[in-house]
Formats: sequence, C-alpha cells, structure tokens
Amino acid sequence: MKKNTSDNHDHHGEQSVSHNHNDCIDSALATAEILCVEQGQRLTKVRRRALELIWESHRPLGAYQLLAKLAEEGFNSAPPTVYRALDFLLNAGLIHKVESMNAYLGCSHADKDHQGYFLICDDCHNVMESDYQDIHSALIAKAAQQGFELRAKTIELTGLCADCKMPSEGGRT
Amino acid sequence: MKKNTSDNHDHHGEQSVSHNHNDCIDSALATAEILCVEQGQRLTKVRRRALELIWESHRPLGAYQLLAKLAEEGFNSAPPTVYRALDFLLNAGLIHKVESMNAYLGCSHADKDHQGYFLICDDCHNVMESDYQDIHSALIAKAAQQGFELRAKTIELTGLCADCKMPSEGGRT
DNA sequence: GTTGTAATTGTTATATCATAACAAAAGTTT
DNA sequence: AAACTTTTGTTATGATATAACAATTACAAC
Repeated sequence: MKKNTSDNHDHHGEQSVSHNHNDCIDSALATAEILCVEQGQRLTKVRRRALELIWESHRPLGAYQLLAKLAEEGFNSAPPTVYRALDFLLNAGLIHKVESMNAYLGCSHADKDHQGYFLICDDCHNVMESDYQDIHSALIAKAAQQGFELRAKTIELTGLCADCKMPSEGGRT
Repeated sequence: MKKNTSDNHDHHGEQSVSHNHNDCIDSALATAEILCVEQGQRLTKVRRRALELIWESHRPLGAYQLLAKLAEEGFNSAPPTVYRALDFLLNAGLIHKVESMNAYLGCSHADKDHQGYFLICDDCHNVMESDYQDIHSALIAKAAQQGFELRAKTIELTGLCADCKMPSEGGRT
C-alpha cells in the first residue's frame, strides 16, 4: 500500500494549480489564527497542528489518518482527541467534511461567506473546493418553490479533473 | 402499469398521509421488477424485501435498521446480508444513499434518467427527492469551466420542510 | 435429471468511523 | 490561591462497512 506522507505537498498538476502549496498552508493558518482571535476561540496546539496536517495532506484526510499523524508527534492517540479537534475546526469553518469520503479537507475560503462545492477526482482523488454563488441562489429558489427553507448543503461532484483527463500532460500522484 | 414519478410526496410522519403510501410502494416495486427483468438482474427475496422495507419506512433507513427488520422476518442477520442487498439496489438505481445520514432511501425516479437532489428536513428528518435538471446542467457547465468532467454527484440540502415551517398546520412525528 | 458453472447467500471475523461518560489538567477570572 | 470554565486524558462502546471463504441455489448444457 503506497501512502503519501505529509511530505507530499504536490498539488497534482501543472495547469490547474500553479501555486506554492506552502504558501497556501501558511495563509490558511494565518487566517485561522485571526478568525479564532476575532471569535474568542482558542486555537490550541493540537487544533492548530491538526489543521496544518489536514492542509499538508492537500487532499481529504480521514480522522484516523490524522490521529495517527498526531500520535507520531506525541499527541494523545485516542479517537476523542482527533474528533474534538475536527469538531472545533468544523465549527470554526476552518475545514469541511467530505461526506462521501468520510474525510476532512481544509476550507479554502474560511475568511468569507461562501458556498462550498467539492469537485472530487475519481482518478487522483484530489478535491477542489469551488464557490458557485449563482447556482447556490438557484438552489435556494428551487427549494423555496417546494416550501423548503434551505439552511445548509452538501454538494460533492465526482468525475475526472483536468489533469487526469489529459494523461499525456500530467502524471498521477 | 406506469410508475408514479411525481415529486413532492408528502413524506411527513406516520400519521399525516396526503397520498396513499401503499401505492407508491407498490409502484416502486413494480418498476423494480420490470427494470430487473430488462437488465437480466435477479430481484431475489431478500433484495425485494429490503427494497420494500426501505420504501415502507418512508424515510432514509440505516443499514443496521434494515438488517434488524430483515432478521425479524427470518432472513440472515449478519451485516453482509444487508450490505449485499443494498449494493444490488444501489447499482440497479433502485435506491440512493444519503451520504450525510449514512442511510438509504427508495429512488423515486428509478425508471428514468434523473439527477437526484435531496431535501432533508432538520426537524422531522423526512427526505424529499427532487430533480433539478436545469441546475444540473449549470453544474456540468461550471465544472467544465474548471476542466472537470462531471460523472456523478451528491447533493443533499438540509433545512426546514414546508410542514415544519408551519407548525400550526402539521404535526411532527 | 444429472452435471458443470456462475450467482447468491451463509458465516466468521475484522476493519473503519464516531461518540459517551467521567476524570484530570490547564487556562481564566476574581 | 479559590472558583470557575475550557480543554484534554482515558476507558469503553456504539455505529457503519467489508474481507474471506464455505455452502447453497439457480440455471444452462448435456
């Protein structure tokens, strides 16, 4: 079983993603610090490290995968440790849960109101978060036509990402 | 015998029944029979009964809840029994999995191509399946703009259903 | 109707995901 | 420091799902 460790920060493709991944981790963490201070929340060591590890994996991370990484670093290795950290991060809007994978992903827009859509590649298993505001509005309207008041949503789209559609151009992770 | 393909079933509680629920079970089962014959699939006793029980519950049913019901009726009570039946029904398009609930729901449109959207009431926990074809098209287009080729999707909307928004009119289960 | 084959089901065990309950420690306020 | 709140440690269990292999059943070919 080949498993990527936290050292693989590669964002799987030359085309679709051309940023330095360390930067996105740094900015996510910086944003998290600011948000927590603003909201009077405490980003403790384990919470902060959990968030970093989720970002470093750069794809959705299972709770027990995260727990193992935390345990390697000397944190407590019982499940409540990781689920508490995940709960905190979810409530703070710093991560999302990908329901169809039972896995957790850093939120790319934690600092602003947004509507998360996830594009999950069947092939490389990378996940991209998008924000389709107009579709969100349309969904609210459609639901309202049926008398339904929308409060939250889970939108997970699976298929082939740009890189995996063109195997000649991009390697698979 | 044509299947009832209308949306907007009032799936609200055991008591308030604005349609005859037995009819929708019967038509779902009749459709299932036809589809299985067409596709050379065998709707065995346990598969058929699993599908009936899912429809009878009239809201998403967990695998182990279903297993318990099957066991009461003399079917084998080990987990593979129910997961095999669920796999079969999922592959045949006769049920859907509601990812955010880890539960299974009869498909209201098994006999036609459709795009499932689930409206999940936070209050009464009923789930309605809708088919927003235009939003689906918009999603395909948006994803394509990002180079993503959409193959499947999970869209689960939570909020308040019509009945629960008006407590004066409808009882809660 | 027996035989061969594939599909289905039975059975045991285990993997994976998540929470309950209560004790201990650390942070915060006074 | 005392009182209080939040966070973390610890043990146990609940909930969801699959692997692996044996036994049985359905069904077609003979």
